[in-house]
Amino acid sequence: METATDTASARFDDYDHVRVEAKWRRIWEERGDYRTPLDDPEHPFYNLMMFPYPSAEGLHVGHIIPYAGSDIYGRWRRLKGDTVFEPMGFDAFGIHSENYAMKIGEHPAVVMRRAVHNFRENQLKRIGSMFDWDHEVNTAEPNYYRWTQWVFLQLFKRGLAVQREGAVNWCPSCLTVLADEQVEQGKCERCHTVVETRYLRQWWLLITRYAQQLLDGLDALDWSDSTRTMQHNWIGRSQGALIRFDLEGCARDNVTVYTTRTDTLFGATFLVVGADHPELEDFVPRERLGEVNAWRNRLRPSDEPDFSVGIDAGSHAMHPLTGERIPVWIAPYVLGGYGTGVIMAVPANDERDWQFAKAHSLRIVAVISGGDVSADEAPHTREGTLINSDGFDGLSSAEGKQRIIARLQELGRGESSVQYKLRDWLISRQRYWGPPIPIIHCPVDGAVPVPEEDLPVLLPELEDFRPTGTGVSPLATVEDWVNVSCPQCGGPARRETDVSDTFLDSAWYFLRYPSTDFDDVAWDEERTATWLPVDMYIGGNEHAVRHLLYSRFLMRVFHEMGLVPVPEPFTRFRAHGIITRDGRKMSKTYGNVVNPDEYIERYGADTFRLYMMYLGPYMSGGDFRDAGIAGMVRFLHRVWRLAQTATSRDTHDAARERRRHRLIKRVDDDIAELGYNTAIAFLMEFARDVDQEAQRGEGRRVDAETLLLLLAPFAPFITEELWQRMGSDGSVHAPGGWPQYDPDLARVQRVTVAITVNGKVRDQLEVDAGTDQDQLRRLALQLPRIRELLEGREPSKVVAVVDRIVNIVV
RNA sequence: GCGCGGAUGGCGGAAUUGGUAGACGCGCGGGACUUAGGAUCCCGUGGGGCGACCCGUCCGAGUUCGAGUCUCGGUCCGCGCACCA
Repeated sequence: METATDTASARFDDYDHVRVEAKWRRIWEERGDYRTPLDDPEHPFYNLMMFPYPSAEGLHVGHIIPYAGSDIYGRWRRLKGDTVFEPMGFDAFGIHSENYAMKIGEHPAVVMRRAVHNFRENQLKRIGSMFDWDHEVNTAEPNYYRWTQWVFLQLFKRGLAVQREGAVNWCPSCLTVLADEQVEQGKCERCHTVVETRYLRQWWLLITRYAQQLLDGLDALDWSDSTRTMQHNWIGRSQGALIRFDLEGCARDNVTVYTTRTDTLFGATFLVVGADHPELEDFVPRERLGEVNAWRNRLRPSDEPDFSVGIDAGSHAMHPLTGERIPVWIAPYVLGGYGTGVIMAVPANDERDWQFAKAHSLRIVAVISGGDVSADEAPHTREGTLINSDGFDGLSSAEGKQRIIARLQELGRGESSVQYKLRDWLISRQRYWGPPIPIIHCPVDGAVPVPEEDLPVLLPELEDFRPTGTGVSPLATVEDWVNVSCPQCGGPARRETDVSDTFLDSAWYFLRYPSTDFDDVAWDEERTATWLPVDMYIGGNEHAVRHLLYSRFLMRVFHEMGLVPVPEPFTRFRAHGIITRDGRKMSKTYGNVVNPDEYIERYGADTFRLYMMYLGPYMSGGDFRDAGIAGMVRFLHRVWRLAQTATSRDTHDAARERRRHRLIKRVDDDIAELGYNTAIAFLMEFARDVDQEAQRGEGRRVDAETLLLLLAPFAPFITEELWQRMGSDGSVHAPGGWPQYDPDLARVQRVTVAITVNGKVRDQLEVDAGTDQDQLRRLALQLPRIRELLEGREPSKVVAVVDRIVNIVV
């Protein structure tokens, strides 16, 4: 008797992934299978995956898994009949690349080109994704950043890009300013150095003007909840009141504070000005200026709040309702940049104010019943009933807020107000490796935009591109680049020497992909109308608030300008899970990076893709291990064998047709929800059955074909090869080739109903699906096993659920 | 501290959203074929008990005919935010 293997090897060669994958890579490229016809597609589908930053190390498994998952979705849409555009590119500018280039002593452009080549040729082209390389973008190439500069100019012309002085985050290690979003717990996200506050003149994009729109727009988006929540929190809308206090003993007459707890106004026993307040000196009596400034200069940057740090400003404020005279303090625990930069401190009801008051022996007055401020306990921060609030005692917090605001309004001393945590986007970077901000500073005309026809402002070749640390970009040293004539008056002028933040590059790249073949516009109107918004965007939640929020902001601006057809760029967004190794994020510093190249070489892209998708739910991520890859090898060997041995022409076997239709439905439903692991489980189950039938000589060709089509998005190479070997028409990936299922056939026909007595399973009953409750009850009570258990007792209740269960209660 | 997830066999994970817990795979055990096999194929596999059965989804209560799924309280883990007044 022959073994299956013998049989197989007698009839066809063994599965050789190297040959199969090389063959189809070549054919697809020659035929241009994945070159997207961008003009006039019938059902365009823009399938986008976040593009990588090309590092020297190459893509690791933590990158590849999300990419494979995105491609599976795209391939499925294509099989369903859409014209799928799946582009890829490189986010090649930025501090990270520059730091690496410095480390190895090469020019960032050289390092970048080498990395991009490696990414594209050795990695991305091997994983079996259907990227359309005719539309690659590279943000560090002049033909791209020219348009990044153009985008900046559009914002500038609308007054949304402004240069202004302000307190900024300065990283003393990276020697540049950082956006708020690049600071984590007071530290630089890149090098973990504690950031300092500096006062510099910088370029900002006024995203805060769109705070409400960006918040409201979230509701209509089909995005992962986690991502939406993060954006919601980051925008951080709060409802409160602005209250004016008159001042005494300093240069200012009055100050406005922002609070969400207007109900606690009567508990305000002092004011606190943020230590980084831009007009701090106006709060200080002249005779105390020296002392306060000395104190302020001694402040050290800190990543943790210290509520005891503060100084008495020496001036006083008048309580707007009681007229009481209360002291003004200065402390770093109050943020100069949020609200008005000054708060009314209510120590009895706020944790921070409480600690500060305790540290400086300031007065504490309880204004919400419940707490005990005389004892040395914690503050009473919850809402409740007002006390010690002349004329408002007994009101609830909610009512108190309204009534107190109303009173303040009558007195012209306050009004309700909305504030956002979101701040303007600081885009200046005092570094080399980025697009120069296209502005010329003229002593006569001020900041003048570079004329659009003069773009790009090329990044000059520079031997020494190291950051200077002086708050000025190294570009400032290139005299013949910096010195230009003013586009308006022709007089001598100087170029802006800061470059823009990498996140500006990536905030519009999805608009460029469909239009890479246009040299005269950033994006072509018609192409954009056809392809935008992006239908499906997949990426990591690490970009939930930066990249995704910036992109939404720019899109809204472009929409207002009539440059794009819709205000939101990404209709559907799904955050993939994070792949860890030994429980930690894959990173060079942990030394736990898994290189996909060797796996692809050893097992092939098909096996690897399948295995990665089978690790766990795509959207939750998981821990990478290769312990089970053998199972996937076996599965594909089985597919290889059955596709070439299942030759029965039968298409009518009722049971097997139902099984086939059910499979199509399950896989189809699962892919739609990115449930790849369960889809693969069904395919395995089906393959096992068909393989066993094939070994008995009963395998059906129609089953094999269905299996190949359903498997095609996951394992594009082997399915294409087998499709050809079976002599089926065209490509297994041909648009529209996805099999249809008949919902009636996909429905299960016979079901097993569990019979339980008092909730414990005692027997089973196989019946036609849809058998009604009465029938189920009757059948269940007749079962010998059940009658025996009942011993003649009358059930007090019999619950029957169609197709599921009968529960007999005694 | 606040917000959002999560906890299921030896392991990764399923479970039609309140209806037979453990699909599928790894591992393990047994068998077939073989000179041999860490190759391939088949069967078995939550724990306990000879058995009818009993116990099992982080812990503790509750709702329900019925709870992995819902409610309340707690423990642990992951992610995000973190002086935002």
